[in-house]
Amino acid sequence: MKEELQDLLLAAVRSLEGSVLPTPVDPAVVTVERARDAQHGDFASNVAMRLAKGAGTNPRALAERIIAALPTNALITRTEVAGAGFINFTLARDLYAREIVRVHDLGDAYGRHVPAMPRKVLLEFVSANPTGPMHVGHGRQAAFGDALGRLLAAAGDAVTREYYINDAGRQTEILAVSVWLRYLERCGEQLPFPSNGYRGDYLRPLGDALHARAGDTLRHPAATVMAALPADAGVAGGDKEAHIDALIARCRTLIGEAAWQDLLRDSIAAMMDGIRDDLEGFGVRFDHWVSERAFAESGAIDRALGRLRERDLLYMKDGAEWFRATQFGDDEDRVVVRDNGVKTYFASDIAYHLDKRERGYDQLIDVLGADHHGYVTRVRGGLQAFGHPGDCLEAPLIQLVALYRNGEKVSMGKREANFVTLRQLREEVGNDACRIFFLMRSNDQSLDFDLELAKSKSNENPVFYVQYAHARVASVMKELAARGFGWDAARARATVLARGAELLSGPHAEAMLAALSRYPEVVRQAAAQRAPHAMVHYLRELATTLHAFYNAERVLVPDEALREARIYALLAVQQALRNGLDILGASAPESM
RNA sequence: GCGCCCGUAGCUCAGUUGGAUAGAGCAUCAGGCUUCGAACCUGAGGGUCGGGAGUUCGAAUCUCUCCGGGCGCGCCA
Repeated sequence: MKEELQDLLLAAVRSLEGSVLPTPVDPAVVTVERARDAQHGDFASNVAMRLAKGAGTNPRALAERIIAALPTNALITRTEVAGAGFINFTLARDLYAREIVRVHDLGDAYGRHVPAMPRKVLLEFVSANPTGPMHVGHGRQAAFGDALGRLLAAAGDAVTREYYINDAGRQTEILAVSVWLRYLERCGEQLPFPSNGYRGDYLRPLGDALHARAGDTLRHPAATVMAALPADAGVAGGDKEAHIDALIARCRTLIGEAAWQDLLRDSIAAMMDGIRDDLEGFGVRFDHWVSERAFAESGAIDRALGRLRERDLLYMKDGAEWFRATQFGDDEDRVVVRDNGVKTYFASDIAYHLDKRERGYDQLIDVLGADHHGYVTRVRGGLQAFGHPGDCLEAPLIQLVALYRNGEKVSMGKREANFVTLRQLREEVGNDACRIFFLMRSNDQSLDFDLELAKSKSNENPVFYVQYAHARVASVMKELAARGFGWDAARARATVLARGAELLSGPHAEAMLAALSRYPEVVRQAAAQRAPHAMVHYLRELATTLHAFYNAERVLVPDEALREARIYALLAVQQALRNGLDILGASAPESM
């Protein structure tokens, strides 16, 4: 609807080029917007104000010229110059009736855009380290990434979802040694748990499982394990990093390299199984699971570093090898190979993002926690070093989540024993409420998640409000059958095409249909802005118009044509609600 | 100190590439069920858009500056 009008306006402006308008006009300035106030018609354009100065005329006069130049059409019933030079458009009422028919004809595809050449987008999100269960912060990233993926796909992008498994760093060794310590406890050894280890109870079952599998073969006396280790934090002169590194080394020598590798692999696999279960239970799916370890073993990181060396973008200093990140806008150069010969995480990320581009993706999107914001510039710099445009990588940052129960903040901490996992949250409030609460705020707004509100049934809870609207329509259909009325969708379609504007008149019907017709625009806009929360807000508005209509007008009236038209309209709104809820990853129940 | 995010109604937040009288929910107040789901609806009150300056036909939106809050600044991942 909006695009058709925009095309007409562009044709009008084009026809004035060379006469009234001096230079070729950038099509991007020829836009229409939904009128905020019904008095201003359906759409408004500020194009005359934007072009007046260049044309050496005043906006209102130019607006008149543009209106006069509009091609003849069946869309616009009225135009008006208003205010400083706005052009207001009132559209034919039967356009809205036709839009309902479009909704029915397209069904689940309503609102989907299908470009000739879809952009290939690689969407990476969550990528939580396999060192523990997913917590609520990962949950927000999962909800956002998944909804963004669905949104971009609806807007016409070819989206691939990828999870990067950080299975190659020091944190995996800390995980493995933590499991081993739980195993030793299971064997009956008594020893202090390192402050830098993963202390959560979730590792106890792994220790138990290891004991069931290996018996006492990996057991060593606590005194042997702890002999001559550097002091842990909390002790005078203690250093938690030195302590845990020594503990890892001790474990490796005591149990042997083969057993150590098994322990590493099994621990990571167990954590990843848990994460996969969480994501699946949350309704979040990935196309690719990329192992950092496998990626490194393929030699890709070394190849990328080699290519940087050829371009003279690496140099040696203080025994380490540095990337000239400052050439690409970073504050300082960054180390890629440490003086001990170990490559940094940054080195693997350069190579990994380069690999993404070389796999043929046009746009790379990394959904990151807000604490990673300092990282984006340097990874982008890495891409630019290989000649890729800096803006091919974007990184929506997800701000923190704080849980509240009865007005009190619930404390969280990853390595503490009592943190709130995504699973616990989902089990308490349900997937739908969980997802929509994560999505209802802009991603760069920190989120206060009110557990009581998420479970409540009130207007303040958008989940119930929107789902109720959907269920209400289903309920009308049940009542329709119960009262012995027939229903023939094809006949309703014909009725609406012939008499829709007349039958669906009145402020509530018109408001509802106007809101409905915005759905395709919302999909496009929300996708362009990477803003799933815009869909949440829109669905609430659409539901409001449905509830208002329902309260104002009786649906199951004796007049057959009127009854059919109203039902047909409600079903169309229901379809849009369903499509929108699907983009958010929430269900659209028939009854509640 | 530097960087990023945030500051809008009593509370929680929307606000489109800069547009017309800044919106929604909650809370408060006043109404609406013998009839399709009242988990709903109708109406009212409530604002120095953190302060100041600038850009222009026009600023919550862009620029600068100050104030307040959060996060990040490693040869960790």
